[in-house]
Amino acid sequence: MTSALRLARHTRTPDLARAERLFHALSDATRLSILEMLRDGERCVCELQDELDAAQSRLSFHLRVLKEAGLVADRRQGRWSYYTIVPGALAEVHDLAVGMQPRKGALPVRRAGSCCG
Amino acid sequence: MTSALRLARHTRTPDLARAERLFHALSDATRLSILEMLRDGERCVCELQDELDAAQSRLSFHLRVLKEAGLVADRRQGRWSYYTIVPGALAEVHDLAVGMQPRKGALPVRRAGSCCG
DNA sequence: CCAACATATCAATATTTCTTGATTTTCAAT
DNA sequence: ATTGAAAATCAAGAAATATTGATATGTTGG
Repeated sequence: MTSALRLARHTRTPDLARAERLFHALSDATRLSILEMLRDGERCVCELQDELDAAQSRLSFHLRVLKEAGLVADRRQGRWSYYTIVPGALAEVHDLAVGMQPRKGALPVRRAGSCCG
Repeated sequence: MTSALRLARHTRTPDLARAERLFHALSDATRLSILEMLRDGERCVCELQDELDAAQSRLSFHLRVLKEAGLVADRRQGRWSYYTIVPGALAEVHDLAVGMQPRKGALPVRRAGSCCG
């Protein structure tokens, strides 16, 4: 299981972009609330609307952000769209957090001497 | 070890705000690059400046975002400011990701019947 | 076919975040 | 004291995101 940031060594920009997108999708209260609701299983937009008391187009907007980040998936059934969490995307977030920890052997504090020329 | 989102049950807004702030701080390429550099140990602003080829005030701005999110700490020594990763904050991110996974017992797919009245 | 509904999309505006260049502050060396 | 370096802060503009209301698309039931 290769850490997301190890892989980034070769293909730098793509992974940075992926991390940016995931974290951005998670950086909003409405979207976090949506995810929290989805933890109990799939929900249609109208249910989210009711419970979160948010305008329909607003939810649609946020659901799209989540979907484009791969954090949720949707399933259309009749007139309803059901959204669910994509657990793998959260696992990615998890791995990113782990992969950002200081490397083993990193000195916590700089020994003497200046840094700049 | 109580999950960040369990705690959110009582003190809802605070934790949501915390998660928002952490994720927002991580949702930018410059800031992710800074963190990547800091994985090897502490760095002063001028080193980051050189390596990331970013204007000084730009770095200062992003470092402040990271610092206010608690992701980095700084230490002033003479004219230099040294920044380091705060591992605990990354652990929080990690815990948040885990705490967002679907609950055990959540139905992946809705059984028959409509959702809305 | 028609009416009502669920959701997506769009256009306009508001809000937030980022960038840049200038100024300020602090410190060290002379 | 004076000078110069490192970094923070500030103000203004640019860019990205979010919100709102209106309209479009596809669906069901009559």
